[in-house]
Amino acid sequence: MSSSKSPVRVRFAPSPTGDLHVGNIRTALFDWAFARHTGGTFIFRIEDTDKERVTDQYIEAAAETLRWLGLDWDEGPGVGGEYGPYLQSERLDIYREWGEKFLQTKDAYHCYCSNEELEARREAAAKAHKAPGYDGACRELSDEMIEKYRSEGRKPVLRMRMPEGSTTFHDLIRGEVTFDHSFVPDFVLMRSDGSPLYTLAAAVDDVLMKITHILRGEDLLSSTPRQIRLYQAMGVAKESYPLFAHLPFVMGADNTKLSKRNGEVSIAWYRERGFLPEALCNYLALLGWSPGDDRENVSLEEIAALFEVERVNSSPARFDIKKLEAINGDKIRALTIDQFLERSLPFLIDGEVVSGNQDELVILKKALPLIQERIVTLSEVPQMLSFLFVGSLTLNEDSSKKISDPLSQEVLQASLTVLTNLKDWNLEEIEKALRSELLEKRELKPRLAFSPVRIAVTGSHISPPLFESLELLGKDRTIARISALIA
RNA sequence: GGCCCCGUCGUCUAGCGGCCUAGGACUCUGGCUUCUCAAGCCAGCUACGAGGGUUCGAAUCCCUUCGGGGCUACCA
Repeated sequence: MSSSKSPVRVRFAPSPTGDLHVGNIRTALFDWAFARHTGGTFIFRIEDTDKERVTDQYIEAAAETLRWLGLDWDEGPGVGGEYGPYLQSERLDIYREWGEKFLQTKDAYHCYCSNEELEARREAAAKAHKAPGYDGACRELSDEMIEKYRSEGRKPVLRMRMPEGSTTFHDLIRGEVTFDHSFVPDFVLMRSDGSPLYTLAAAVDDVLMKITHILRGEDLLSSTPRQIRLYQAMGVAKESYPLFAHLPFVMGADNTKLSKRNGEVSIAWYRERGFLPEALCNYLALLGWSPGDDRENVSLEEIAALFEVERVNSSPARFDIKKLEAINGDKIRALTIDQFLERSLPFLIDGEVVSGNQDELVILKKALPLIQERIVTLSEVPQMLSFLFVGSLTLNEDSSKKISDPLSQEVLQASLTVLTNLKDWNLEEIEKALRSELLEKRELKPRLAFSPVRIAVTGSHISPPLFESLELLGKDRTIARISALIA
């Protein structure tokens, strides 16, 4: 079916009216994976025809997010390409020319109806239970009428003429879909100020950029007949129309569109929170698609190798941060220590735990393995390791209380003595000393015995393994911290 | 309201007429392990929205119904 001889060209064309969100990225990922899987070209295009809402800042942020995720594009902002420019705001003349052409061929016409008039008629149609949408009032305007409207100072929009009949297309994910044109009213191509609307710009660009496959959100499903109408008016042969695949939605936990209310949407937020790009990609790939064979842990490369649009689900998926966290933990554990260090460092520096000097790096390389399997996101690294980099600790009320009882005090005193007398400060000696003193000699339960020491030295009852922590902290600081807490 | 899309464990999914007394993962519960927290291991809970067909046989095909979602802009 999709045996087009021409090489595959797919585009990711967001309208960056804010930071790229989870849904955008899932689409981008599938676009990218499809292009890479088929050996095709991945095009990044910016749909910024709505100048009010799209800013340069968001455009650059979108590019940065894609780069961070590893979704590299072959054509688009920053890399160029022979079908550019790739910012629609720089292609306005092209759309205007096509608009002119459609006007001449009578595929489109000027419409002078005002917003108020349109709204009134829409309401009336709704009341009469008739199909809503444009009623075609300006389809066949006489010269006098045009003259009259002009003299009233009306500025026309350019409206596409939808012929009678219906449009049927084969969606790669949903199969055959048909829309009767009686429910697809004549639609606006250009605003009265001459700027293009999405429908015009997207269709024109897809044709001009030789796009072969359009993978996009299912919210655009019902605009497909309009797009096809444009191809037709542009003189594209039917067998050369791009193929469509409408991706299912990514929704929030409450089954409504994902938004701030029911989960965090911005990719930037996940990045700041210490989620790994490979985890995000892996998780998002599992929303609406499955690698098969009960596989779930896949790299970007594997996604590209395995991805097939035909295997994409048609039903919407709920975004579940718990699963994302589980995957993120897996990905963190799969990191080498050098990678783990590299990824954690920004968080440690941001948290003002370290400044990044050589001495610190040496300690980190030893400390990081202790926490690698204990965290879910990189943002937990600073709090887990800060005790290694501060001079003295200030305990919170809760922790102080936990070590003020007689037994804890006794444990601290005994530990202090035995540790002070230690000749060699290494893991083996520390462990041996504490175990024999607290567990054997005093017959304490490990939990009771080590907890006070842990709190005294790391500041928290949750910490990396105790003996390793003491070794890394060093004898002086360990002893200072314990004695400081003996009443 | 109209048009369109969708409907398997709580969630993501496997399943494309017999391999399904429905598999995997996350979550949750219990256990093992254990210096805390994790990780790891084992076990358990829970699903084909409903009703009709077709068929020797249906989660898989058809119809109806119910439920959810999208579109219905000079947004995308």
